Amino acid sequence: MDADDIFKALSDPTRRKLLDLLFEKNGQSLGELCANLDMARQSATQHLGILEAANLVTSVRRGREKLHFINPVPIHEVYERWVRKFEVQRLSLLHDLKKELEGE
Amino acid sequence: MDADDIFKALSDPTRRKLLDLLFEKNGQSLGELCANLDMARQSATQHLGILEAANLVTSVRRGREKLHFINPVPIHEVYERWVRKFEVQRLSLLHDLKKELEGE
DNA sequence: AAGTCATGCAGGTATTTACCTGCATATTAA
DNA sequence: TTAATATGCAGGTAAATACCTGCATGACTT
Repeated sequence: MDADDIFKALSDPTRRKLLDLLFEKNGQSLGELCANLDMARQSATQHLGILEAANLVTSVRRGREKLHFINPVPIHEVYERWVRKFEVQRLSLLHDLKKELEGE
Repeated sequence: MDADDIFKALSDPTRRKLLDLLFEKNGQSLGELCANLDMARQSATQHLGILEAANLVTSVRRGREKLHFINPVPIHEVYERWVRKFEVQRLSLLHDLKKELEGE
């Protein structure tokens, strides 16, 4: 997994909105997604390309349409590497700070 | 929470390394962190500023040093909003794609 | 008080990013 | 086959980003 690509992809509100749109209805076409975005189609294409490069979205061509599907695997990997690790020590880390603020 | 700030902060390898360094040893000073980074101190300062703006790191001044602490709360919020949601439907989404690829 | 050490602030540059317009291609419909 | 529809590709620009250098400030040490 490339954490850089995944986090960069998630760091834009338009791309997170695209994921939310696909979450509501998976398999939407480019045009369908564009209708909800308030920007030129080409811009949306670019955003979807970034999501695909990060492997967060997979697309399939059907006739003249391109259908888009969420791939939840990279998000799971991000969770394993970046979230769970911090979750475990959540309380003890806060405890470190508290101690420091209290003057050792 | 500002998802934009949090994801942008996490989207840079230097900043993720800073979090890893703080995870290993919480409460390090700027100079201490710099020693592990291979870039000018000013650049590291900037990265730490971004982590602080995203509330992923909190700093405390002690004498002439600035000590840095991980704040795990925003990561937890990201998990709640962006990861858990996708985790739940992980299998069913894969199922959608499989069906589509098989031609409905 | 003078010197050293840790950090802050101002600004400058090259690259990346997020938009756009315009034109080309490929598929379905009439 | 002609028209309409859905998407792809080639650029172009303004803003954001990730670095840097140089100088200033503030805190311990002697």
